[in-house]
Amino acid sequence: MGGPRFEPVRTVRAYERVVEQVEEAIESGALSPGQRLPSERELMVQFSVSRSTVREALRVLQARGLVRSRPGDPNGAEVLPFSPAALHKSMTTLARVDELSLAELVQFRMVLDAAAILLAARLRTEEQLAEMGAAVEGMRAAVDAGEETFGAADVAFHDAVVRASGNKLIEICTDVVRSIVLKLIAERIAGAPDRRALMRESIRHHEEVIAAIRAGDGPLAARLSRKAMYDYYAGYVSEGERSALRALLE
Amino acid sequence: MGGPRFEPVRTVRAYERVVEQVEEAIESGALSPGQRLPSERELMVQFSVSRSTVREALRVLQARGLVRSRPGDPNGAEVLPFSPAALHKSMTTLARVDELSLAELVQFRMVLDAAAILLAARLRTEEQLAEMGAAVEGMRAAVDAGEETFGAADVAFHDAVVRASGNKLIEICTDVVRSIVLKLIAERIAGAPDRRALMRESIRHHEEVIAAIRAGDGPLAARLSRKAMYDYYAGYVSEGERSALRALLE
DNA sequence: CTAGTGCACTGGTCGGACCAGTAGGCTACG
DNA sequence: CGTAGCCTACTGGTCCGACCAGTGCACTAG
Repeated sequence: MGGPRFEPVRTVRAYERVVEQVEEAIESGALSPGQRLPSERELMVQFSVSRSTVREALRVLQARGLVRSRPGDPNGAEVLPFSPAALHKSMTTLARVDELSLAELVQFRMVLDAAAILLAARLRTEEQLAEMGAAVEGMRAAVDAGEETFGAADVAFHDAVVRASGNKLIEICTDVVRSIVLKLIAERIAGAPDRRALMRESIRHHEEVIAAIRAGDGPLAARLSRKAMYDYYAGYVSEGERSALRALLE
Repeated sequence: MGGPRFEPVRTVRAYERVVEQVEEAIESGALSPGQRLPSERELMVQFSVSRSTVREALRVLQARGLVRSRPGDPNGAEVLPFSPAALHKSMTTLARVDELSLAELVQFRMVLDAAAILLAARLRTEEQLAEMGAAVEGMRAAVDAGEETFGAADVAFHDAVVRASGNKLIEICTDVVRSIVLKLIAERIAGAPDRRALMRESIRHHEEVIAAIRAGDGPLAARLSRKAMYDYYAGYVSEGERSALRALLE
């Protein structure tokens, strides 16, 4: 006892070392978005590994959304600006594997949206307020234009809100979760009866939210938004799950 | 016009097809965690592709956290139970690339934690309440045991809360964001002066939160928790960012 | 019955080869 | 002289065959 404490040697694969180095270069800013990596054949020289190893590393980096390669491109792989695509992918997997229920996703949206609105009520500029108003105007014009157009206008509104919140993480997560929710209920919406009444009510809710944001009453705006989202999605979840959603309505 | 509308042909790589098929099998439940994929040599026969292609596909699946392979294993790659590791990775990248500031992360934690507490106040069982109490007891015992032990007890408390909230997405995101925040401020904490006073105050805050949860007063518990987190982290962010955090304190 | 040894697999890595693309320079035509 | 079109030198995508260091299991020798 008291001797040297040996640590288990973890064998690290060659392609992982390559991934680490490139990742480090990107995250440290030595490689910025738009720049090109050397060609695969050049990389295999620099790293002293075979092309297979280089390619496996590139596949990993690509799966993480850091680079993109295109056949025939005289330059090497392109370093991408960050995109929440990877985040989106893993969260989608989560939902697909049935680890997540629709109710949990909607609940999460209620939380994020309410938070964004609370922040937006404090931090919004006049321009952002105008954007929100324009989006609601778009919703009004889209009532008869079909589900898809209406949905796009609705997304525009919530986008304006989260941007006004000033929190990019909320923005990204909202975006990811929203698209998953929309995908999950897309077929149910398609088969639903005339939803124009629901749309008009949704517009009214949005207007109330804007008014509260304009007035700077964040808590009220957040409460209204939670209620609006609950009303909009309650029909898609079971009664047991609905009660969990209602827990957010205080 | 009016003729057939052709879509741009997107060339799909062989390894992507392999990824898709395996992914589909996992997400549909045809392959469940713990099961093994065929060996790479067997896969190249089944998919009619070369081993390089199979391996690139496996690298992608591995990067997404769906499978793991080990050299020498007589069986093929192992299908993994879902883990937020991939989610964690992409969110960490986000933070590293400096897309996210510490303040945004803390703000996000405030939002998630408050939401979890709001839900927990409604849905918690007596056992979960006891867990929270035990965790705070652990914090009290750890005041003199150093930052690390205290932090672990603190994590245990918040874990108990998010579990009681019944929302796995909140649970996962809390876990991911918390570890990133802790990592970001680890060095600053290490260099800080005696933090025992801060710890004792934190304990008092936690006790108040538990009391509010026990009383079923979700809004109060959430408000207390936001305040507690603000007090705990305010010292690590600039004044401008602090004001954004305060926007959540209503 | 057990301890030890092979063997038949596994994944990790390497090297070379070919193909289909792309971009940019070069040539030949107007 | 300008431009349309070809040519070439690359790129990434895929395939093949080979070798190595591990691992688990059956078989064997004690």
